[in-house]
Amino acid sequence: MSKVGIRDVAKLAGVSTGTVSRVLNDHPSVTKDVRARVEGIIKDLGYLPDPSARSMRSKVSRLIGIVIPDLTNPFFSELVQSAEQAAANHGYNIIVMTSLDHAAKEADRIRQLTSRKVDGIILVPSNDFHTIKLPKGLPIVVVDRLMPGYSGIASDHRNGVRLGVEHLLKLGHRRIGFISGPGDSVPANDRLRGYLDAMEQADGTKMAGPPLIAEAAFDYESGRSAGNYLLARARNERPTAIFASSDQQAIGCMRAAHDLGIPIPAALSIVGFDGIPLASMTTPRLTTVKQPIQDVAAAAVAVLLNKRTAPALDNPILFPCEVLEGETTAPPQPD
Amino acid sequence: MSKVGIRDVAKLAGVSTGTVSRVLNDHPSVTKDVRARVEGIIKDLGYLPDPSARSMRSKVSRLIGIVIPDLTNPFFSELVQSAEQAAANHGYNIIVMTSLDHAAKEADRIRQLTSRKVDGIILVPSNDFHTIKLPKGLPIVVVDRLMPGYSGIASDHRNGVRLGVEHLLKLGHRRIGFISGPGDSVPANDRLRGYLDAMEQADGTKMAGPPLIAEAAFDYESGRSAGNYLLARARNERPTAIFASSDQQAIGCMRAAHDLGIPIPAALSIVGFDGIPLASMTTPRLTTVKQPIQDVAAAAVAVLLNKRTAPALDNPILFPCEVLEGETTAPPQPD
DNA sequence: TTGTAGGCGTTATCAT
DNA sequence: ATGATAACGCCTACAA
Repeated sequence: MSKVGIRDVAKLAGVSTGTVSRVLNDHPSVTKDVRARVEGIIKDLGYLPDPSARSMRSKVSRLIGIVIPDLTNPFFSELVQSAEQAAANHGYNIIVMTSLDHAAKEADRIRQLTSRKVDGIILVPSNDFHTIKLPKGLPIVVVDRLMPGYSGIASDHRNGVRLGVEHLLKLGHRRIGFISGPGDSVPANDRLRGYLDAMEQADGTKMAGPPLIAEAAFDYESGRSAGNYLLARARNERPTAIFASSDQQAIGCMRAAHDLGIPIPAALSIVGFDGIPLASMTTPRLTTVKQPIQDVAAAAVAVLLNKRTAPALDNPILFPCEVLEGETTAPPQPD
Repeated sequence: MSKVGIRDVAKLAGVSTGTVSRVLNDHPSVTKDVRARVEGIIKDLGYLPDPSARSMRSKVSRLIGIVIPDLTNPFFSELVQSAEQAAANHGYNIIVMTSLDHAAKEADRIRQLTSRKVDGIILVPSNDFHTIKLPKGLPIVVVDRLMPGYSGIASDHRNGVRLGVEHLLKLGHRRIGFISGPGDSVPANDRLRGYLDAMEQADGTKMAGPPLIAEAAFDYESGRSAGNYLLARARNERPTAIFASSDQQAIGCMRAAHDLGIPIPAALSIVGFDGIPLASMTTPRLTTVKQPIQDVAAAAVAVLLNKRTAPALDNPILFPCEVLEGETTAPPQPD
């Protein structure tokens, strides 16, 4: 029951270690019966190839690194979970690392992964990412927060937001507020453009009045104060609906409305973005635009495993979002 | 700029590869200046030791596996994140795996980790865990859902719940309902005992009337129906406060109360358990018992790295919980 | 304290 | 299609 190696298998199967190795690696040139015999012995002996030895020789670690800003964020944790499942299906494992949105830590983590000789990295860049550079020669796929110069995969934020805003427009809303993400965030700007797309196509949007866009971080508290800002006005100037760039913002905004005594959805419709589980746990349930996180994760893994061709540098793979109707949206009340 | 190895360093530093290796591994018997010189060269050359070669020879992978039921659960994602930070501080990295609470998948993942030769495993067993066996010889620390026969680390659920219930008792509540976790879950039973501890110590708890305990899964929907069950009674038989075994249950219960027109905290106090970020995002903010997840994670890592002695098999390390007062608790109304 | 050399378990090259 | 054998890059006795 001590360490059983490839030679033990070879000896018992009456073949050479080379053949066993070929069986292990699905090399085509192995007879069916030899393969069967060897596989039998492998199972009998409970032989497990040593990944270190393997990787030392073959330069393949079957390890994928994933670096995200914050695992506590449900969006990212779902991303990691999906990636883990996808990778495991191909015999790959995932090393997770969190940068805590700290560029220095992020750089350090990427360095660690490089020296670990992972076969590829899935990266969600921290917000002040521009300060670091990525090692060339190691496949990296940037996810969600796309960056020029790297292969990127994400959901189609812009179009997703457009869908959500159009949902509000169809209900009859015209004064639709928008809580934007941080101005230096790529996806935040994509989402903002989606809002503008929808509003420009609609009628009656060029009215006067106070601005309908508030910039905020993606978190709950920021959403709340942005909501306060947008809602603290005379009723006929106040938006009848608000689209928030994240579910957490939307929930913060719900809280703000609640504190101001504005009933949802009677006097205010709210739509969030992300589709995290939390969205269905609010009272009332949040209407939101769901990102296809699983698709994104699976595609990222597929690219790194060469099961799918990498996207061109400035032509990311985008997956469509979908409106998930909850209970926070209704036709507007007359002024 | 091609692959720089230990010999390149050795040559440039004018020493042997053995010495370089010793420098790399902080071996004590290396002169200060030799060490300095070698380290200089290492930095100059940007030399990074090959972890595969290293681990093949030394049998140490500097890798820790962590297997949890579900990364989407905020409790577990915080656990993983904390573990990652703790491990990184010691030059270790984390391989995450999710069992999706599926025993077969869990067994498979543990097998993968074993063959990866990780230096240790942090395991949160899936609920039907008893069906699989753990490999001996590999350090494993069981976290949160303790199991007899393995070193365990967790927060002190029983005492934590007691604190939470005592908080309600101090406010004057006597009819305190309890939403329990699944009956086959170890922590669920610990929590239940904490509730019983507190209630037995209090006065006036042995009244007649319908049962005050409802068993449910830990999730939102289960909490909601358990809440409905406990609250669908005449006002003077209905609990004036409910302690839920998880924050998600508590939030589901809030929803149930809301649907029944029972104001919180005026007519019903609610306390949750876990202290996930979500708890502070509800309206009103949930009062909850916070688990010291970071402490648990750090301790688990420390045990695996031999920075701390492992707990005895049936004497787990427990960390104390803490009541986080929100806005869902108030003195009871008179009947 | 430092150098030398063997071998860790596998894969890849070259024959056969 | 299979076998023999030399690396892969490093650690660790052992020797000096």
